[in-house]
Amino acid sequence: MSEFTPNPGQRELIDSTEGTYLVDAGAGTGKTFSITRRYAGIVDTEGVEPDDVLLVTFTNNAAGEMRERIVDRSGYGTRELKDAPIQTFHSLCHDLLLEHGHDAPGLLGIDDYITDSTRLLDDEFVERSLFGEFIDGFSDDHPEYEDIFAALSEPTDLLDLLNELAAKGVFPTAEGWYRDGERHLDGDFEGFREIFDERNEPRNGGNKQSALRSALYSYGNSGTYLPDAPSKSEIRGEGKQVPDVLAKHAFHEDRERLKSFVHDVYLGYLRFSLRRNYLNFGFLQLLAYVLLCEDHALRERIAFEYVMVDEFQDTSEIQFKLALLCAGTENFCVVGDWKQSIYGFQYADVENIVAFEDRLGRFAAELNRDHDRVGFEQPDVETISLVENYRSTEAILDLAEDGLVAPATSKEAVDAESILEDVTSLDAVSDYDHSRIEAFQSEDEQEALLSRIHDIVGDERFPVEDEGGDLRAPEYGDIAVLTRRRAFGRELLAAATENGLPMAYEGGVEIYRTDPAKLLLAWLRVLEYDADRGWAPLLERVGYSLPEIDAMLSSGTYPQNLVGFADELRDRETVGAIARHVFERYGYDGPVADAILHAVQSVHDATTMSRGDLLRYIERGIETGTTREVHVGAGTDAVTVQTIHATKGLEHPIVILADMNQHSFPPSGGGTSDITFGDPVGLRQRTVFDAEAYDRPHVFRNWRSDVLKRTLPRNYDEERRLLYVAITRAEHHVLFSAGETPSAFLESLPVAVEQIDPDVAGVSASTEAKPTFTPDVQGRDGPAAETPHTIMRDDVFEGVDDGRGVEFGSRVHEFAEAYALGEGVTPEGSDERAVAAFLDGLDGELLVEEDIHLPLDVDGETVTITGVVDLVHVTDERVDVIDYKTDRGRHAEDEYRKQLSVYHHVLEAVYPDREVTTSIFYTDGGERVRVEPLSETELSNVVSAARER
DNA sequence: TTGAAATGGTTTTTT
DNA sequence: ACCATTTCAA
Repeated sequence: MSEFTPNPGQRELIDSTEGTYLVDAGAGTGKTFSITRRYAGIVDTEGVEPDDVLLVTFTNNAAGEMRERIVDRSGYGTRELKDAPIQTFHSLCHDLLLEHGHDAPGLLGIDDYITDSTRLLDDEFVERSLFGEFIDGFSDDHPEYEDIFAALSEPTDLLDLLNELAAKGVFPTAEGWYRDGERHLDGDFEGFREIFDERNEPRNGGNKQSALRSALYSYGNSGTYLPDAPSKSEIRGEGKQVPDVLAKHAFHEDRERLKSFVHDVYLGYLRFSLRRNYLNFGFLQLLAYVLLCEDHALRERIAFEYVMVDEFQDTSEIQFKLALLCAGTENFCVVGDWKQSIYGFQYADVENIVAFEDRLGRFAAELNRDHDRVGFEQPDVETISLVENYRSTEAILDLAEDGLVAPATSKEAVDAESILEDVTSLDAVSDYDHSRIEAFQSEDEQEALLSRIHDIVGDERFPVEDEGGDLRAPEYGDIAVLTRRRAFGRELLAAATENGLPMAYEGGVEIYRTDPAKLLLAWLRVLEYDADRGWAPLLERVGYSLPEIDAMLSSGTYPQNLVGFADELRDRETVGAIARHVFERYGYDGPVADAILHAVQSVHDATTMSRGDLLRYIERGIETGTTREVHVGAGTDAVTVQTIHATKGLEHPIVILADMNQHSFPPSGGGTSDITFGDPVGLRQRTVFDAEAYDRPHVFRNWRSDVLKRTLPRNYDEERRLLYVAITRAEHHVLFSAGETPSAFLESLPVAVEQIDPDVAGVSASTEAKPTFTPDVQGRDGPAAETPHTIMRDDVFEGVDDGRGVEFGSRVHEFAEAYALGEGVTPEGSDERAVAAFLDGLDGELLVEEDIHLPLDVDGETVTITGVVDLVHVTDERVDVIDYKTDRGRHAEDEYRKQLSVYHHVLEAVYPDREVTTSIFYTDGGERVRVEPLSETELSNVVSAARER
């Protein structure tokens, strides 16, 4: 191992202490080892103290680890290094402000101070509600901005905008903008022009219209512009290109009012947070930056002789500049790997490392413009590359490079050559040549994945290394499943648990959608409103039958022990105490309950929320799926499931990159906020409010923003880097897994995709003896009403229109389920009201979403077909399947008929004495088509045919 | 090759 | 609501 003898690259980094260095330290090249050695070497030099050396890391954990390893290597002990500046940017800023920055707000013209009691607000959700409080007050105090607020769908999104501005070094002052901040807001027309021209080049040698013209085909499709907006034909012009003047017309726009709005919100929020005695992470850096810029004496006092920044690819623009302000000499060394820059959404700017030399000179010159602030101007930059990889085999390293140039869509043209030009290829130190690189695909990806893991464990063909360096067959603990999205990992964990496969997940959990949260919500409702919605689930939990519950709800008399418990709760002063008491009663003491307690208490402490506000906060948490970090303890020998982001820096003998599906890696689409900021177009408003247009007030889209957005091509570079990071985690083997539609990434990698047992039409390997239908969650009784046919009745259709047809979209579908389950959702909009009214009108029982199994004789063999029922309505006489479908057209019909038939035969078997109605409608070319179930024989034939394929 | 409509999704996480 | 990509038809 490299742990003891540095290789030549590492040696160079360790020894090159004087001067400016850019260190290209790829995955697994022993970076931490080298940095700690270098640091040790510097502080062991005569005349240099730890206080002279700034070592910046990305996380506190990393700082701790560095410190420990330095203690091992240098002449300094733990105690002597305790206060050494080995820390993150945030903690550096925090220390600076608390020690020297009490007057820092004044430097921006803000009449407030940082005090010893100013706390760092590190909880995103708490901050969001505080920001909401600020925005409410701000909009009341600024009626002149009413029109801008009217055009914002979610005013608290402005917080994201402010954070982005802060990360890019754009700050407000009492008078205007700090230093050259305003230039950023105005954007850079020349830069834009270049992108525009490139996007507007005709393709295929002039035969085909430009990408820009094609993209503008949908101009105006999803909204209305003010009457003075150019028409689509004016925008697109004739021929292969969009008119040249469009660049100018779209870019130039009077944005003074928007800028002053953002300025006032920004400054107002800074004042608000100082008044409330807190700073967020962004403001911490902002004020420290201003302090270092303006307080020349302080800056010169703290100036470090040596500055080292680790994980430089993860730094933001403001952090680069902060590092410069801390540098007293040109001994400035940054270490990182641009190929592993995957934190763009956290404002990491990969250009910091890719264009290091250029930015270094530019930023230093800008800072030195009116005063000597940075200890150098344009130093020679030496590049040191660490090329020996101690983790992976050559085959894996090669594969990772393929990932770096993989097209993200089937059409994307990747300039592989120019990307690879910047790649320093790594050399595998390992002599092993046994790597298995495989891919598999199945309609039931989770099932295939679990069975593949099951097979790999103990399989000698997947050798891994034990501690003594010998090869052995893999165990569960050698395998890591990496995913792009948390949700997939969580679902996989659930499936693994069900199948008894040991797996551990660490990451975000939607805490408000868990049982403890729902129970707490029910009790809060009882306390706050004495509502049926609160009592019903509590009574059900105790075990009362639906008719009994009904009787209690209508009479308003409840069991004495519950009423008594409600009184006990009422005596508790804080919501935290209430929650604790509820969880104690029900024996919830796991990590999820802890996370809820912590979340509830912190929001309550930090804001002026009442108990009722908090109740609504939890309701909103359910709706939006708010997640919190929850540690789900791992067994000793378990498969690890993580997101790729969470796994950065780690390594695993076997990596399975799962959920390699078109829709999740890379994800498509994504929301945009109403006010945006970005290079090179600056600050833009996407929607505008006009009180005069037509005859009533209305929100319009800003046509210029639409054109600008379509001009800027979507960039998938960071997604490719994510792929790179995932692959380079692997030591010995890499597998990919996909569901029905594999990602273009997977298609382009040099791996054959194996089809795993086509589990077509939900045919599972298991065989069940009887038709089963096992709803485990029951809905509630509603008032008696006419017995409905199905929810697809005409009168319900009337009110239901999601804009894409007359049937329910997925959102209405979700709402219906949540509503039927009594999850406390309130119907909003005509669709949801129609569904709610419909469900309210049902008598009998409502059963919600569960698996359904139908054993069927196919080719002389009994196979079980599974389906998922959405809502089933059961009365004494009849059973209706209530189903929602949004798909239309030819393809839909077969699929529907198949599913429908499963419901039909199962329900007939389960309810032999009742009439079963299962019919689904879909719309084809405006015609409503009714689908009837197949007979068992027909169904059997369909399944047989599907299996053959 | 283009226009038009259909389709199916809706991240990631540290300070 | 929004959006990128795919699919279909001309």
